[in-house]
Amino acid sequence: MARPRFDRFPAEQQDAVLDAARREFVTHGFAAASLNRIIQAAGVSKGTMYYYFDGKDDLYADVIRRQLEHFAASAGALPVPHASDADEFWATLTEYAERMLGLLARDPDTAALLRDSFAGAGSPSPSEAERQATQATMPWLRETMAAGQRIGAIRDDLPDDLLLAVAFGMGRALDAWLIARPIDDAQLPGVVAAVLDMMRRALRP
Amino acid sequence: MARPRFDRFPAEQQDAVLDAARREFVTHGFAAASLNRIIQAAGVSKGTMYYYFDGKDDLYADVIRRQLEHFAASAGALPVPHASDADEFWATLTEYAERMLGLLARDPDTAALLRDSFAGAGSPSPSEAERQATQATMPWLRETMAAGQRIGAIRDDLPDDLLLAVAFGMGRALDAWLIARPIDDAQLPGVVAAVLDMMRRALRP
DNA sequence: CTACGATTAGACCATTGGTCTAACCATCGG
DNA sequence: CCGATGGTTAGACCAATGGTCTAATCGTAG
Repeated sequence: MARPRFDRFPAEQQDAVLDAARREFVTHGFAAASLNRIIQAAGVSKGTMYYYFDGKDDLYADVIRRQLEHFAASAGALPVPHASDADEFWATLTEYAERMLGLLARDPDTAALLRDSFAGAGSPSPSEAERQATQATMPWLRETMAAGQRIGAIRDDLPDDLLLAVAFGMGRALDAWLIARPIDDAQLPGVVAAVLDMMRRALRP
Repeated sequence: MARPRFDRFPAEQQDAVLDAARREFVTHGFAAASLNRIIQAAGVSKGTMYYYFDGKDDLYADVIRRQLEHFAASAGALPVPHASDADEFWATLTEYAERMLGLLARDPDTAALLRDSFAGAGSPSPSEAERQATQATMPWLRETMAAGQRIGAIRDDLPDDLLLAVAFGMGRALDAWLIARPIDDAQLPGVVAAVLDMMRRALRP
């Protein structure tokens, strides 16, 4: 994450750096992004860049963090469902998924960044950016699953981690499928509902 | 893939290059692997390397291809299940999955390579290596799914691609979970069976 | 006014994947 | 046996990369 002193960097230049970085990471992904190009586009010297950030990874992690915050804000509150039966529980989750995927479809920058940062998921040593993204989601997921188990919507005969991983894998599959085959708004709910129903079947007690 | 003339390269040096490349890709992954280190370790000049391979990507794709062949050979024949009922169908698939995961656990080099080459799956422009790996598996998966549908073990009310993606996502989740939490041979079948059962529930008509 | 700490610019570094040229060497035609 | 041809090789070279370092600049406190 950016050094604390970055806060004292003139706001205008903060934006210049962060905007340039976001554009570069969005269009090239982390691996192919060029720090030199970012520096040039931001109109900032290399010394300055390294004075405020630890390096490319650090800058990337910061961009991801900000983008996650931005996305979370635009998504609004997604309270852990406190449903009383499985139907209601899964209906809520399906609605959530539809909303998120709709937002991602309408916010390609965020989508590209998040997908890029999740691409290396499962690597032996997750990047700071990936850690950010995971840590922002995991507690919510855990609580939601616990809630589902409490009302008997989700099985509890298997390790939580395994259930979570499987559900997560299905979610990623849905996302990947939607990217590969852009679909119009009318069809989206159907596909989302179908996959969420598969999730429900897989996780049912 | 390696240039055809690579066949005429002295076998000893072929091995030197391929071994060095495999070691490098296994220990660092594609992105962090250094072609210069490979060249040095193989005792071959840069000119020679580029005379036989198109570049880093090409060498990587070739290593992956060879590793896939090696793995396929060690796995033995995995015929598309021609079961008569769903129980038999899924029992066969479960047995396959157990076998493959057991092999991967016992062959860390192959496992590391395949995981690395699949890491960027879903990228806009899949690497040649990923294309290799996908192309080697997809026909089998499609046929297996078709067979499952024929005997009523798998639903056919959704696009094949979507079902395949979801199943694949669950498979990857299983694999990732097993990496993160190394498990002894006694427990493996239980976990595999559990996930395959979840797959079955999700894909049941 | 001085001195000090924060800030900045950009030269510089090793390393990267990739290109290119000059030499080498075996084979073949004469 | 000579010379030319074409496959092969070594490694200098290139632009670009992420990262380091030093010297200068700036603002402010004493």
